Amino acid sequence: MTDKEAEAPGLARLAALLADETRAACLLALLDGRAWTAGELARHAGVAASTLSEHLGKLVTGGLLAEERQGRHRYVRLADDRVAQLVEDLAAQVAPEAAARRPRTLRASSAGSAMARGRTCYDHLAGRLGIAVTDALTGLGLLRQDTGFALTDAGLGWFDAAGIPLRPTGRRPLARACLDWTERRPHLAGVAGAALCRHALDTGWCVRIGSERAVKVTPAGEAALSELLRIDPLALR
Amino acid sequence: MTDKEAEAPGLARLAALLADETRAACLLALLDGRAWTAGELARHAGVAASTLSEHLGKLVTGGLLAEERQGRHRYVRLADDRVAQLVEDLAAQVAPEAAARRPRTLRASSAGSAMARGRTCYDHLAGRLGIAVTDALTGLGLLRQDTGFALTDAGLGWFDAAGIPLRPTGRRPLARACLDWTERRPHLAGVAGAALCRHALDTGWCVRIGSERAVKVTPAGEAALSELLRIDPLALR
DNA sequence: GGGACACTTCGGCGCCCGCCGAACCGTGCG
DNA sequence: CGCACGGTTCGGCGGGCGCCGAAGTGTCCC
Repeated sequence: MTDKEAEAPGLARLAALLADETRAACLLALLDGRAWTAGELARHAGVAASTLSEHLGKLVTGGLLAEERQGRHRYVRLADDRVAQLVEDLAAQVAPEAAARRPRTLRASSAGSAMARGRTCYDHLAGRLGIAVTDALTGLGLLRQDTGFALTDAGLGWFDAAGIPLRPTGRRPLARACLDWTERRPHLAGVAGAALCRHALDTGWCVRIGSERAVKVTPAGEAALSELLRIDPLALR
Repeated sequence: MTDKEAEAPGLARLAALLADETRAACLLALLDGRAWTAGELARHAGVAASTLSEHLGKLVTGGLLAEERQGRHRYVRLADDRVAQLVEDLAAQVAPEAAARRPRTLRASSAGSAMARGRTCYDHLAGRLGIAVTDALTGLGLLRQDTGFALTDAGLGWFDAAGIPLRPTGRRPLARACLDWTERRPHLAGVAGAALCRHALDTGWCVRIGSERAVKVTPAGEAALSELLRIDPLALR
């Protein structure tokens, strides 16, 4: 009771940080897991540099962003994966109504469909690619979704055999479900999701398209995913 | 990209609903999973009835609350478990700073410590009781946390043997980790967490203290938890 | 029917906050 | 050295929103 009372102001203050459209646009952009400069974000959000500077100040002091100053640039990124998860969760909560509002005819727009095919979500794979990988892991008995969301012992072996080390960190879970907000289905996040995504980018299974979050599977990636996870290459196109 | 752009206003609007201290207090109060009347919430939050009426209107049209009108009363409750999860997540995110701000000497205050011992979190057990149950399930190999968060086959058998049916619903996960914001550790939520909590209250393993979220383990509950999960009764006091 | 009660609507007040442009500061480059 | 450029600070403007009290609506109970 006393605890609960004390939580309300904090919760409101945290939510207030997210309750501005400009700041929300920044956080969503930063979901790509990379560091952006203040100027890039200002152009992205369509506001004056001075305005965005104030927003960044609030987000940083609020603990949502971490900053790194290099020369005359100010780079910001999401403070940690907890913040990323929070933004993802909120975005997923909003998705149903957003999807209903979205005109059907635009579903095939090129930029949108590239994002729908495959993208990164902070530091793991999302979109149809992310779903396909998650489904494949589940189908092969490497990941269990029927009783929660966790790798199996066979799953641990698969990561080991594939040469993808899973280093457990402080309290980030090894496997976690992240609700994809175009596919409306859970996909693999957590330490394993991040390691798999990093491996996929490092070994050239997929490459980033431009400077956006969208990713494309390479021929080498199709072969690897087909061999290791029995994923039909056609399902990714 | 186009999707992301469209998400920002929605995310901001959702966050704005949570960004008011009065509304936050209401949502936290409603985490007990029960329906409150408008008047109760107004007194709880310390604002005029007219003010709270407007807040309820926003929360209902925003989809966070469901309402039920009975006679001259307006009952509201959280719309669904997704909303409850969202509020829990936000509260957990805020907890670290709130805990740091909290004076040490008050830790043993009676109301607070009753809440810390055991409480319900929307529809599952939390507090030290929730942690103890989760730890016991894990220690007995019924719940796996090392590779994610999921029941094991033995765990499914345990629920069955204990006479606690697990009815899988639409897309709510069977087991989910909910981060406790007094204990700072994950405890069992999801379908299994809710079923266990309901069973505990139905069979008298624990009872609610007053009209708050705090719960107390009964002697019968101590015996049952000791027998079924090898929980030391002393750990719950 | 009348009165108490729960809730809602409305008008008005005051505050907060996001926005911009202009001035300012520091870095990097020619 | 000096200019260009990224970022910050400040003043001022405008809109939005939470709050209240008073008046209104509907329900229950005597």
